Amino acid sequence: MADPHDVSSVTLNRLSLYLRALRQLQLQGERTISSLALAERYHLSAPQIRKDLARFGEFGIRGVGYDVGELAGRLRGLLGLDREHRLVVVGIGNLGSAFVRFLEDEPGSFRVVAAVDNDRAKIGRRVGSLVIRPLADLAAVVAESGAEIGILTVPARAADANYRALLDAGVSAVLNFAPVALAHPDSVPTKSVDLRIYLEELAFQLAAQHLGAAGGERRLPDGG
Amino acid sequence: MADPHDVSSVTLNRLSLYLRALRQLQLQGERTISSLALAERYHLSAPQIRKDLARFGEFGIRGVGYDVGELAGRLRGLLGLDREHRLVVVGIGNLGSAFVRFLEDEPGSFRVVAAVDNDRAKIGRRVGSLVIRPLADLAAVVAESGAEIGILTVPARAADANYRALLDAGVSAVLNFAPVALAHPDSVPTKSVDLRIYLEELAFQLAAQHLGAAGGERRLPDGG
DNA sequence: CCATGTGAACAAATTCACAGCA
DNA sequence: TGCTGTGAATTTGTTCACATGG
Repeated sequence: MADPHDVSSVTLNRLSLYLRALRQLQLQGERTISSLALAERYHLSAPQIRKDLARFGEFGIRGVGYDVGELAGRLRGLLGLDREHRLVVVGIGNLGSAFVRFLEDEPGSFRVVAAVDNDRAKIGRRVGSLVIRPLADLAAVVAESGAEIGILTVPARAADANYRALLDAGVSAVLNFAPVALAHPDSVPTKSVDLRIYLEELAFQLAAQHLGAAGGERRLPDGG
Repeated sequence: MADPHDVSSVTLNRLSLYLRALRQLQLQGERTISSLALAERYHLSAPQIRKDLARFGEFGIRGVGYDVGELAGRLRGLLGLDREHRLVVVGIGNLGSAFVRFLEDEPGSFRVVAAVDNDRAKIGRRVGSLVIRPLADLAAVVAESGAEIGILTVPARAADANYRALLDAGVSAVLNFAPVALAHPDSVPTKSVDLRIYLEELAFQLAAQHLGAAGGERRLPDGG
């Protein structure tokens, strides 16, 4: 076991995958599972599961496997999912409103507590159970609601300014869906996701496939 | 330069990032850019840009840099974005309808040509400019519309069956947003994206930060 | 026995440093 | 001179094989 700091993004994403799998196993009433069985059911790698888990402690029972409930609990704790995280969504367009409703349907450890937009037509309307507030009030909204994580779902041209507004308002982390490269301070974890890129990845693979692909293999695991 | 097959997912994603950056530079009227300038403006690594690009040909001019327009064109070609890709969206819930409208607003090389759902209440209604068709008609819908890529935005419990339905209907690639691990044939590129995982990554970093983080550093680049 | 946990071998990706060309 | 393109060095990540312990 190593110290739990500096975990790479890929490892972290695998831990989320393991947790997702374990929750399904729990629903199915499974009590224990071996790394091999877990790997087979969810198309993962057994040695990698063991390596990943062993990094954070000895969670398994030799000769048996892992206790499903206990391991799920450990992973929840590790990932910081054992408490509620409050989110503020900035930009209530297509993606922003989808995100609000999505998380209201299945909150898990994440709860959207505020929604803001700078469009006069939207302010005061509802998205899910929330009333949309003016972007100009962001700092007050964050302070009142106790929002900790900002979700940035605004057009590219507005992203930089709104990102800074989120930082100024005092959020501790940001998930950005705008297609821009944000310069972020070390103190505020910021993850950028560009949905278009996933489509482009598939487009490349279709192109490579079409171009014969004689000899060279395209090996791109589906990523979870 | 190596053959253009078997490119890793991360490399591919960086190419998309470069293309996105180049398009912005084009709009700003820039004619050429060096790897160093590109890296500085978009928080990337200059040697990595050169490595990535050199893998596919000699696109640059020594002593000068890269021609913005030409390089953008090359990358578009490489990624298979020089032709239109037709999409069918399966599951018109929050995320599905957001996706349809998002791509109608900014189509790029991707055009949504069909939307299906199995909810009687939704069938016949519109999402963007499309009329929602019954899931049962998927094969016919794909055949009529010429859809090439399936977008899976259904609840987890329906994902496996609907994924198979997409394969049976003859799509060539699938982008899956349902939180399940799909078993996919080598012949059909399939990319799974779980938005919740990004939130969990941030939750972990907040937890690690809170736990002192004395000594160990959390280094997780924001990923684009 | 059986499956975990792990050091050692291997593979992949990134960074470096500089040769080579405009 | 300045920046690309690239082999070599380094770092990071994955797989293997087996010693360890329930």
